[in-house]
Amino acid sequence: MKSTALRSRATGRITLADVARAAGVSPITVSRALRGERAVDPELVARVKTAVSKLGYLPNPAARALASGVGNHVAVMIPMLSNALFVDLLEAIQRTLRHDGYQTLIGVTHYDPAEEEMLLREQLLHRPAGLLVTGLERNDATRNLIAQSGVPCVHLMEASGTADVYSVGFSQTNAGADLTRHLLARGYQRIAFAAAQLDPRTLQRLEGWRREMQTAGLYNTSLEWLNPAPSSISLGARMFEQIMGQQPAVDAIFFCNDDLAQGALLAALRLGIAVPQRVAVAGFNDLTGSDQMLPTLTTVRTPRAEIGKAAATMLLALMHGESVDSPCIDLGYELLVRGST
Amino acid sequence: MKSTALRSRATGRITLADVARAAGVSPITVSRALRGERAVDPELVARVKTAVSKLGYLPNPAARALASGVGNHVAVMIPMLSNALFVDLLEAIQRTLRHDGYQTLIGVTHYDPAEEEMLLREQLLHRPAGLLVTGLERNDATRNLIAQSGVPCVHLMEASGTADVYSVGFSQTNAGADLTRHLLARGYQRIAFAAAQLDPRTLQRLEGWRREMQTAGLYNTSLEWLNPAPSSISLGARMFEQIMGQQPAVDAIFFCNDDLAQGALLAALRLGIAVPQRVAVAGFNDLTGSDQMLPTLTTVRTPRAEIGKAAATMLLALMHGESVDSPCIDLGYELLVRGST
DNA sequence: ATCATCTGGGATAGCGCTATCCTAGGGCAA
DNA sequence: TTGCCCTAGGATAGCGCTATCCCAGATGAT
Repeated sequence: MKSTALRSRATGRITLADVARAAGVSPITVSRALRGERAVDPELVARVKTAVSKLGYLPNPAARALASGVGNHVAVMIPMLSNALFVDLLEAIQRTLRHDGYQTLIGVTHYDPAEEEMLLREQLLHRPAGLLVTGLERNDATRNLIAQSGVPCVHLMEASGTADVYSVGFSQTNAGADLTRHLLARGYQRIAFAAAQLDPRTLQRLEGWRREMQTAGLYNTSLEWLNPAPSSISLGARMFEQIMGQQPAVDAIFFCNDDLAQGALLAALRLGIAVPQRVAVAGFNDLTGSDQMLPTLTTVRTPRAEIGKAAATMLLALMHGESVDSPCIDLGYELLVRGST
Repeated sequence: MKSTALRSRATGRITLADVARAAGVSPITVSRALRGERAVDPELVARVKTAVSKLGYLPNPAARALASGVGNHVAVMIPMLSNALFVDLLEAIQRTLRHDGYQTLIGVTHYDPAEEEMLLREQLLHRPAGLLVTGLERNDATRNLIAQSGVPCVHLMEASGTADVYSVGFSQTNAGADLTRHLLARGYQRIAFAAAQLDPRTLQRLEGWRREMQTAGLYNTSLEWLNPAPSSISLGARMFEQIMGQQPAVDAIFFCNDDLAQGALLAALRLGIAVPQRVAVAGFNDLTGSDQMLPTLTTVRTPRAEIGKAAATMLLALMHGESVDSPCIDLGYELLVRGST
């Protein structure tokens, strides 16, 4: 009985062959019955399923990946986990994909195109079934890598007009413009734009701000405060002090992200600067805590959970070889006018 | 030339066999040379390495996993991504493991033992090379799953006394006690303990608070404010209002996490309650923004990045079959006394 | 009745790697 | 010299699954 052990490398777990034997069919029929990839007699399917649950069979992902040439996981590239925005996005993605049996592999690029390329190169080795990447902008090498891999790919957080790229997001530029228009409508004239990180989406919001400021004839380079450092509450506080110190005439500040704006609000409290009377403050993304600030923070609610879900759903369709109605889904955003403006 | 195509399922990528041919050795020798798992003539190793870089060979992880029975990834179980604590932990883990060529697979348990069990069951199917789990407490099924899998496992965030379990963390109980002692030393007497989430580590901090309050003869059940809802800034604000409304005699509040404490501080500002004069507020974990609050928040800095790095390093040793000096590493914590107490 | 077409099950042959066994040659004690 | 380790390369045989080819039987058109 034990004589088989020597040369055997079997793991001891139930395999597809065991199921086939129990169901009285060939292994390939079990495979087909379980994946539904070809018509199989319903009666055989039932027999296979019974055997599966009786034996407690669980497929071996590595064997499946090797034989089929594609894994059962999706690689997701996001810039940063410390921005709550991406955590919400990720949660929604993971929930949606898990529902269909896919694992999620997270790559954090730190807003660095070179790191994104390296991570993607690694991920592609594992032959992911799908790809989810943040934003539309990336270096040529990365773009080629994606195209040549043939792996279905959906882009997050921006809505591309072009039909050759799948994307789910919204127009960052329009969102930036809308918020700026709100400030203008409130009567603010010297509206500064304060940004950190300077990633593509931040720059698009900047673009929206510029557009409206120019239209209003109020545009001025000196109103742009661009800091390449990572976004954070303390940086927001510092930038606020800097702006108020160097440009006292500013009557409103549009921060490109809520953490900066929260820091600014706290700095204003500390310095005794009245918001919005002396200077208005607006943020972006409606991060946790913004509705608790003093005053509450005017911001733009971005539908990241919805984006994550829709993108994952679109990707699932692509991975299943189905076609999608529209390659580009614009989920919009919502201006949240609160106390700080 | 093309006649081989029909029956071939080859992916077209460079395989180990190609390298072997180029180097003039057998495939198994290439395998051994690259993994260093058995002595190979240095000259052959050099020839293999040359061939590898000339051909641009990259191993196929699925094939390796199938043949060896173990993947090249590590599964990490954390309760929540929305708590910045775990994001920091994760970043450190991921950085450390990537350096050694391991992928990180993240499972989010939402503080739910049943979900942890299900996730782990899924992960174990993929035969991870290692396991990183948060905390020491879990249900029996999960514990058995880990033990029977034989996969090396390190526990995060708590320091176990026992030697049969690998862990990297600190004593949550002592940290809770230390912070309480600080409040007592400042002269506060009616110190409330306010907690959300009620996970094991929160309860350990509660234990520390209880211990010190009892020692001081000031313990009172009515000072415990335990809310099972997820921790958040707005919940902190709500709990603060509740405590101040129902127990005006309280002169200090120890919140089990900084987000709650931050919410409390904001609520105090809104209500015009002077901190720390009327009531002191302390938090835990030193999350981002705590040093920017008004007043700045007294809290406990927990070394999560260090924990992540140390745990990953320990796990790497275990995966390589090396023994570790001490199965339990206590990285301590630091009391940060700031303006709110 | 004849042939083309479709259906659904199965045999076969890998996917790309590594565990296991084997063996030739060298060192070394007796 | 004989025998007994060791060392290090290679042949062999899978790991557990699926792509590909094949084929018998059913169906439909002519």
